[in-house]
Amino acid sequence: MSESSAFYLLEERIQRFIWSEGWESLRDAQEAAIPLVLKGDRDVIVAAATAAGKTEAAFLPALTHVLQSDGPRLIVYISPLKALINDQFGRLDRLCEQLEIPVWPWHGDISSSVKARFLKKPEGVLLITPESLEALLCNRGTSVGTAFKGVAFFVVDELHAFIGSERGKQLQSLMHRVEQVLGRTVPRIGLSATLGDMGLAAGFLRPGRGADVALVTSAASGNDLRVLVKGYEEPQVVRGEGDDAEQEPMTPAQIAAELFSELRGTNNLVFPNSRREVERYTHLLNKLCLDRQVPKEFWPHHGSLSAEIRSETEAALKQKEQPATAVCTNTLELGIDIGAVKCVAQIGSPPTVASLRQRLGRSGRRKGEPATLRGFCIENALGGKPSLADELRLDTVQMTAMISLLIDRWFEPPMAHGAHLSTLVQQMLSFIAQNGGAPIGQLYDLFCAKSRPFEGVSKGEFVELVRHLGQKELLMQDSAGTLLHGRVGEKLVNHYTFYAAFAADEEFRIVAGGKSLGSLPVSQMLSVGQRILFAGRTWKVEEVDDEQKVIYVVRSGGGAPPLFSGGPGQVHTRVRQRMRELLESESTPSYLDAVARRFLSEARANYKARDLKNVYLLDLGGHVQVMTWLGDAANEALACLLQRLKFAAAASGPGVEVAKKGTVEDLRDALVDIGSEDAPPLEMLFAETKSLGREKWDWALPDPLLRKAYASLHINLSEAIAWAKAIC
DNA sequence: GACCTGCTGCGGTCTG
Repeated sequence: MSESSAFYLLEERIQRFIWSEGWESLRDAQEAAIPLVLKGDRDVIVAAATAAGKTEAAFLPALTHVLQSDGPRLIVYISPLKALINDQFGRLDRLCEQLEIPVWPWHGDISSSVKARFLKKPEGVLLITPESLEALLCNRGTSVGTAFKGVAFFVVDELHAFIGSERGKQLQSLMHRVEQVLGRTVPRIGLSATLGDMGLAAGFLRPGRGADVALVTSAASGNDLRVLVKGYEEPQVVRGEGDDAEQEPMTPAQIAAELFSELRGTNNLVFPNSRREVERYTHLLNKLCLDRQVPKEFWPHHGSLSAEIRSETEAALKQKEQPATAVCTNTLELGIDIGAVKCVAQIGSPPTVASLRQRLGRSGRRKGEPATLRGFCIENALGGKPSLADELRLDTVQMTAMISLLIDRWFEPPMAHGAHLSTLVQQMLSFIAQNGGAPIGQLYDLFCAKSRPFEGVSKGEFVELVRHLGQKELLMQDSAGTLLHGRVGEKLVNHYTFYAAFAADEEFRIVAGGKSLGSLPVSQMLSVGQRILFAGRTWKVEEVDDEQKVIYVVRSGGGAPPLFSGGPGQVHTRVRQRMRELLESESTPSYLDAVARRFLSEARANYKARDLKNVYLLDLGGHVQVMTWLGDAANEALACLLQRLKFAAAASGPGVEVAKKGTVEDLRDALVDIGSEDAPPLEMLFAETKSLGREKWDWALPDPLLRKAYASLHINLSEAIAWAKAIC
């Protein structure tokens, strides 16, 4: 500690705690963050890899500040996960006990007596979720000022998990509303995984004043990376007459066998990209354990499994006696403590480079040990009439492109530009609940004026919004002009589901022998007698209770993995460009095995045969494929621009699929027109497009605002038009 | 052709 200057800035009892823990030195992020946070007069982002001591980087100086000041005595920590609050409570409470500072966990599973005790003396450290904070503002409007009077800091954990979502917009609004009640700003400390563009994260943490946010980025570079990508070819299915039962694919069993022999005996994470595949692989892997008569060591983890089954998997990873591998979705991407793993297996191309990077952060955390990535690419055997995606081996090319971008240290910037006007509706209703009513001008200034969370909505648009919410009976106006809840608004605000800013599917609970296994979306209707794979085991449906939304199952052999609901992901333009560079290059990455190499050379041969370096319109018989090699948002913009010219067009993979109409030349002319004109206004762009609603309150928005909200997230017009300009 | 997150107040019944 002798070399650390920051250490001596900390309060004496905190110094003693650090000595007694036996820490040899402070991490670089802590060293840098301590003097910045300590003064308590500015916003700070601490960005570092998992387990680099971010929590301490915020709390050691924040607690010092609180202990040394006679004024404010409260730190509000906001987390996206209840599990993280429970983890942090254990860690912080040990330190704070010695400092005689109380720590208060507050979320849906915490008893109301704990909450009441905090409100009686609101001091110390409050650990809370955005939803619980929403409920607090909504239901205890009159005591918000007293409860938060002493707040010295907001600490936002896993900041990157909030950016780009309805929930992130809600978080910005909640912090702003507390500051508005207090009549002062409260320093915000954001803890985040390293993000490509820290400026975007800073603008998210403090809208309008991102430039003033201090940035601390850990210099500790990651360990070396070891990569191996294997190709697997799915043979063509030969179908008999009238044989329309879905064939089980062949390759998963081969991949499972490979994983079994490579991973057994160590701790690992396997990411097969969907809950359905998690079920498939967990079952295949544990069947291999059973066949070889060895203890089961593969555990499932995804969001539809019950909390009990998930914590079994987490406990299996944490304990040191038996090796354990989790087969999981991105539930294990966030900061829940699961210890270090030897290897990360990725089956199929990951959703984004950022997520691949986050997943790899779980591997090679011991000194000198490299992070290890084993990729698996599945492609269909060519023959007959292969699809363009098969011909170009797009999954293999995308996986390779993403790994090469990862090695170049590039990853997608955070999506900080979404308008999330759905959340504006929720926040207006909540603010009215908090204050018993509000004049329209006050609402506009609070939410939409400069540097506010919903800046960019004009006064005219806001008046139109209020009128529309009146029509939907969400709002009404009293004789003095004050806005109040309408009949429907009153009902919705007074239900507990109001506090979450995001929408959730209705679900059936799956119960076996009185124990809850998890849940399935109602869209996936199961019938009595059906066999399913769930929680890594096979079951038979015994009873379906439509009223209570419960499905009762018993153990049984056989069964297919169920379908879960979900929407499409978004591929960034940079990824598609790198895919194209790979297809035009001659060199082959050394980490590809023989089959993956063959896939890549087949893709290159077909790319060349179709002359895709020069040709951007492919006549595929029934339709024409426009090969833009742009990201999904730009392709969707181009599809809308074509729809406006009466083409039936839809974004599809690396381009846009257009139904045949006239000649290919007509389409070329249309693209030339698109490239030579300015972007049309949104009401013209979406004239042919219906159902733009995606977020929870989108149904309540007037059309112009709905179009604006949708475009801000899903449409990249400038890239699409620039592309059309360039091909002319 | 995806994934994830979260939730109050109150009235009823039971126990010591």
